Amino acid sequence: MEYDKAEKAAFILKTIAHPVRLRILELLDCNNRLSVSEICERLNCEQSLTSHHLSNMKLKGILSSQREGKNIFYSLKEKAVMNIMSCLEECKCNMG
Amino acid sequence: MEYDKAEKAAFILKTIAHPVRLRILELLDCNNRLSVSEICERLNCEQSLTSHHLSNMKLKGILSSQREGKNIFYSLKEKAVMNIMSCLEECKCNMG
DNA sequence: TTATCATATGATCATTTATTCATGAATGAC
DNA sequence: GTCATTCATGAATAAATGATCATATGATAA
Repeated sequence: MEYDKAEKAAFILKTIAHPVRLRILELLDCNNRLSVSEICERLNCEQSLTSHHLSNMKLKGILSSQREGKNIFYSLKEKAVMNIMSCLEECKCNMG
Repeated sequence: MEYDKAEKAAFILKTIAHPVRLRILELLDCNNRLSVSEICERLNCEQSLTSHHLSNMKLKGILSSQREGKNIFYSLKEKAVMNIMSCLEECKCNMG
């Protein structure tokens, strides 16, 4: 594997490698789209922190958002990341 | 998903989310076992840095090592992480 | 217009991670 | 024993990331 390729792969992994972000991804995978406040409530996560995570993932191309009145709805743009999440099930038990 | 579960998943992702570490994993997946200096050469990566990455992944349960004379051979302990790497192929193209 | 709700943004600080460097420890050759 | 090789380790530093806070923006309602 060339370094460039490895960098891109690492970039994707780093983008999702955070408990809050993983939970956001799972929520959006199940719910198609959710407003920021809905996500905050469900994760019991502060508005500002949630927003930072959301815009981070949007910036990196995983999420998309669309305004509707006062709300902004986020949804999963790059659905392929969910494959990674299902792979995690397997190794989780054998580590740490 | 509960926070604990998300934390474990994120832990695994963070452990491998680095270009050098991903390349080490791929090497060990193909080669069964390699000495530190072999890994250094193939990746063109400094001994100390390589060693830090190796012991990091060993500590976290992904790799195992065994001494043989002057050499220490590392190998992939948690093979399930390779599933994650193959998932990356898919989403890489659609991002960034 | 003013107030309010929903969300974004930027600054700051704390923590974590990555890299480099110098050195230490184990092994084997001589 | 000394020396060279192979690898690990710890300190120091730099850079990236995470969390919190205060404030700004944008939309709607009153």
